[in-house]
Amino acid sequence: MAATLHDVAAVAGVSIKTVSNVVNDYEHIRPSTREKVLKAISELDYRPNISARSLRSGRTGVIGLALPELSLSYFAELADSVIKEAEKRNLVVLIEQTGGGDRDKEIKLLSSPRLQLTDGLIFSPLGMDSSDVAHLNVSYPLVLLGERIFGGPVDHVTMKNVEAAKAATRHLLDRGCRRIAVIGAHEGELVGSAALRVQGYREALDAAEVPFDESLLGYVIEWHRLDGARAMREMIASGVQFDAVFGLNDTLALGAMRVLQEAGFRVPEDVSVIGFDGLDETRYSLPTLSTIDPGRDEIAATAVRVLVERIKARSEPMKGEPHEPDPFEPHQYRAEFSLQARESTAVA
Amino acid sequence: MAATLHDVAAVAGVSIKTVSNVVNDYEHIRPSTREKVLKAISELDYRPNISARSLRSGRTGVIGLALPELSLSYFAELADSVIKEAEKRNLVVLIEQTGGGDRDKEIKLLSSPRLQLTDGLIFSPLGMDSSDVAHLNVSYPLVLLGERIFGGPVDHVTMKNVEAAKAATRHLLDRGCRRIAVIGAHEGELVGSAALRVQGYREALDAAEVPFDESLLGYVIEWHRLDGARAMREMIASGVQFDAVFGLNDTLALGAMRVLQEAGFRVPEDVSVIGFDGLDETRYSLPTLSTIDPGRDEIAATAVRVLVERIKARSEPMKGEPHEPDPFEPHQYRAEFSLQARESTAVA
DNA sequence: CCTCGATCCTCCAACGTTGTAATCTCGTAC
DNA sequence: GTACGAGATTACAACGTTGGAGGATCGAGG
Repeated sequence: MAATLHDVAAVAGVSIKTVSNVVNDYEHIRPSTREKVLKAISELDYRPNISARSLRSGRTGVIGLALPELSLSYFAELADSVIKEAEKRNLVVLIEQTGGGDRDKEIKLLSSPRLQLTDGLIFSPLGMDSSDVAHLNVSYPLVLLGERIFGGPVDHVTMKNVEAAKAATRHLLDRGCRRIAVIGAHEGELVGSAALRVQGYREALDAAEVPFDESLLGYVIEWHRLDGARAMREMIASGVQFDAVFGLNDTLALGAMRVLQEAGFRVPEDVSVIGFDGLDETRYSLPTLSTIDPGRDEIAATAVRVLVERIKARSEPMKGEPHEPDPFEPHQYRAEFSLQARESTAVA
Repeated sequence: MAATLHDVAAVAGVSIKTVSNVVNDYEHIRPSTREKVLKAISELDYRPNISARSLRSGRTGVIGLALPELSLSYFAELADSVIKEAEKRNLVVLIEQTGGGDRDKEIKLLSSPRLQLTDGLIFSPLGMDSSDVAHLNVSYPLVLLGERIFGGPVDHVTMKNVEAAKAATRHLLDRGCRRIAVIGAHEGELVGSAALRVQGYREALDAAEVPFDESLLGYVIEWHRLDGARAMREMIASGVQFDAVFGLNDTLALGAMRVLQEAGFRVPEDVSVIGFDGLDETRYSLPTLSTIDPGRDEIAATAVRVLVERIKARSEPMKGEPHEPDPFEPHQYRAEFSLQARESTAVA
């Protein structure tokens, strides 16, 4: 059905390899020949067969992106960024969902044959932790996102969680808040975004010499709006006094803000609220939600760039000293964050 | 590096084809042989090379999903559903973003070599219209989503736009509203979700013998929150009287609701608001937003099912009368919708 | 003991592409 | 007029898999 190199070669009156050379922009081709071939190509509407190319050359032009769930806005916006970035490099993105923190599913994915036709993987785990670091020793290029695993044997693109959470907390302190509730802590967690952001929160308190109060931590299991709402409700019911809420992500903050307003608190007059993630929708809530933009576009751009470098490095003949098995050590990249002050933390 | 059929065959002491047969569940294999082979497979950690398989057999196990943008919540949730559905059938999903209604990009995508390693495509256009129907004559299985093109030469999964919009409007009428503003109409549009939903709106008005007032239509270009906010602001500024707002999608409705509250209208006491799409976040806005769930999961499930049937049909030997070139005519499927009544349309 | 059919397995040839190495074709220099 | 070499093209062999056709094996029946 579809035209092949053979057909094009026959029409153009050259060898099949010459056509291949034209398609691949080989430099030593007589202009007249190139023209003939290009004409035949468009005439037959020839398109290279990617399976065959991939079989022969080992490259597919597809990168994998594994993330928990697209229905979580943060990951949807991240995927959007990654796809746009990949498109600039003429790569196509295959998305795998690992579910909301399903450790086994994440580990299984890393060795799934489903990744076969992928040149490399950008992986954002939510369930694995540093004890699973060995699973990251895979045979394909891998770039890690997120805060679950540090010091692994792979490149890692992450955000400045501690610093950013500290900045968010300081923002509230600057506005005179002294009893800052945290919504979204994970009970007993030592790694991961929640732990890091709580750490930044505590550092900011310490720096301002504001005492830390355990009862201001609202625990949740997942980071959905519902969880934020529930934690906020519990905290209100517990009778703890607070004058600000730091949602460890925007979704939690929006859920919490909803409950606050329902309970009669005015935002920001009675309680200031800040989130984290820089979601688009924080611009349109009532009131608009102050938040931390963790540098999502930069994260996506860096992840794709690094992955592409790794993919290139593995197929190119090793330049320079060949005794180094891998020319680059795994590297950690940290995107810049920025604080978006909006109505939810405005001073009256 | 990676083990091939050859390696496995050598270890198991059988021919390469026998290994292939085991992998593909061929029935006539002696249990002892199968066991030997399986042992060798797990010993060598063999995984089939999908490129080679695809080159030989023509199937890749990948389906494409082309949609405008993942940062639009509706499409993110749709993608989530499609991926989950595909996973049940052991298929992997490759996502292409065509941008918010970029007609040329959509047309270009349909013949992009990027789809080469895809067995078929689920396509949700936003810029093309019925005049582009010819472009849908592609050589691969294609399932169309959305409301832009009807009567095309391909299977089409859609929602009951008119009926659902009519139900939403009737819901408002039932609550005593008589001046129902519409946010999100597209100027001069004849096809597409906006037109259909406006049609449903008018039908409901007619049925209730409520006069239609052109000045109650709020026009927008895109369906982002910002557009909903802007259109609402314009309508308020214009001085038109209204007692309800029908956002043609949830995002518009949320943007509009934000502006209403800012302007001092109470929802639902002064103005009732309803949206369309059944987004997760409508459950958590303040007030919670009434909406239409257009049956997204059903749409995703149907689209994947139909696509898989088409893919199967094209490779299987034609059963029965072979004079029919295509055993099925293109079919249109319409998912059931449901109305979710929430606080934004509650009666005082 | 031979035949026959069912079951099990193997051989061979593709699928469409690209890397390597070899060949051909010039224009240029002597 | 011949030799040279760079530029331009080609032949051939893979890449790992599966379809098809044919070969081996085995038990049962004659």
